[in-house]
Amino acid sequence: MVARLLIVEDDPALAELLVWHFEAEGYAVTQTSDGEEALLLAAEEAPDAVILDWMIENVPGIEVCRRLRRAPETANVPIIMLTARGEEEDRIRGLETGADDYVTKPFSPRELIARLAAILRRTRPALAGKTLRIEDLELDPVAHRVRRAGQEIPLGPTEFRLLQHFLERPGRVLSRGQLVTGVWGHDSDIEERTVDVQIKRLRAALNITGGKDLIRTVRSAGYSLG
Amino acid sequence: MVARLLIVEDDPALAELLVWHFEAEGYAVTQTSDGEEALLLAAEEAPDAVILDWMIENVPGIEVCRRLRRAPETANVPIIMLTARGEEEDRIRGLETGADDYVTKPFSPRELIARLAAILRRTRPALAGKTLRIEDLELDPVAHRVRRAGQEIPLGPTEFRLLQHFLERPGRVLSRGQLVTGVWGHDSDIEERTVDVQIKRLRAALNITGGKDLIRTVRSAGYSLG
DNA sequence: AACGATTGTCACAGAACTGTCATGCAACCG
DNA sequence: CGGTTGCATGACAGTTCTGTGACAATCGTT
Repeated sequence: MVARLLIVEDDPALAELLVWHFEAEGYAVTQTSDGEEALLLAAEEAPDAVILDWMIENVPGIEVCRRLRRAPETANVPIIMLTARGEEEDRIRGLETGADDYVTKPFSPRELIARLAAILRRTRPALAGKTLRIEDLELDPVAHRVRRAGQEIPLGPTEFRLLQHFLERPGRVLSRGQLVTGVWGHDSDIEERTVDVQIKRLRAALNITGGKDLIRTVRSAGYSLG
Repeated sequence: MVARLLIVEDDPALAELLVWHFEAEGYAVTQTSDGEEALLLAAEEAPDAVILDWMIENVPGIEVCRRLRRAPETANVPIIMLTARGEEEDRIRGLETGADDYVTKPFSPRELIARLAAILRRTRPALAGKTLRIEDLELDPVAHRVRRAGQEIPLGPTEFRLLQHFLERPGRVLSRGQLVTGVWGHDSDIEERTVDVQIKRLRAALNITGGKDLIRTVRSAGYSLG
């Protein structure tokens, strides 16, 4: 699941710079320089966040912000406003109009990215990079949910911990001993063969949708995911 | 509904200024100049937000931020960091450590207030009197009413607080311990099993209309809404 | 003080989960 | 190819965890 971003920026050079940076961060970016078009795009595409310059064509940024907040389908989208004007009154007005953050030019793209990430952590925890993925499998540690190809997969507590352990170490072969200490705990007196059984159960659960086996058995060494 | 604020600020003059301004805005303010004490206060009082100076006694602000994020009791509290250092690297580091905003001195108190309000709009919509919704369920924090599919549902005080707590954290799995501190208060000596019983009562109340169960049990972890 | 509503705790039943074992198959080795 | 080692699987009994009804204590009102 990729976060979609709408950038509303008038200045071609800055727009290009922003698009480049955010795409490099893995965002799916749409860009426009026009306020009216921004409203249409926001309603159609339902982006996960909007970067909005104060000075743009047709409609002032603050008015776009206000209208986004008023329309039910966009009322909750996070908005970061950009401006060349450093006036305190403007910043406060922007924030009070419903912007989530207000960044003054010149700014560092990395800081803007960090600020967006901070906001997405709140509004879309699943998009903030906490979700663990491999191929069509995703695990959300906050919601305690696992999906394969979009379909929810119910897992028991041990299966869940085991899968999370693997997803945090993708591609790496883990011995049964490592898995016992990592998943069951240092002080557990579990038979190493028990790992086999949990692996089997996890495999069965992950394959109810019919996909290929994601867990690789490495003979006389252990198991790995992917 | 009054928002509680923890201000962690070393400089007496600035601390006094901030306390004055935020109390004038209607916040219930606690203030300390010490990092260790800040962590204790945050755990005990469960404030709705923390204003955290980078340079404070005993523990650097960034370390306080990190520890707040790590402890389950305070992992979710919004944090605004303050600093005299305008370095881009610091700002990015602060935001990536888990701060929600990062304000450089000198700043205007009004802007800080506006930034805090912007964050609280996201994290505690109920404080602003905004109706909380999920699917066909809505909770009006002002009128203290809950409806499901338009029909009013009578709830006891504890059930109401529990539901509001869930609605402010949709989808998130909350452990019984987190629920006890969040709903009953840090100083309550409630059995964790009691949570089960209130969950059952809340479920029964929400399902009188016959809809599906909105509360999900996550075995060995806790409960979540949606 | 009396009353009903609300709440915390407990005991118990049922459900879900887990570790272990026996067995059979597959991979490896000379 | 026969022997050996390692892994997968199904069964199962024990354990852990959750849902529920009952009940007494507490709270808030009248």
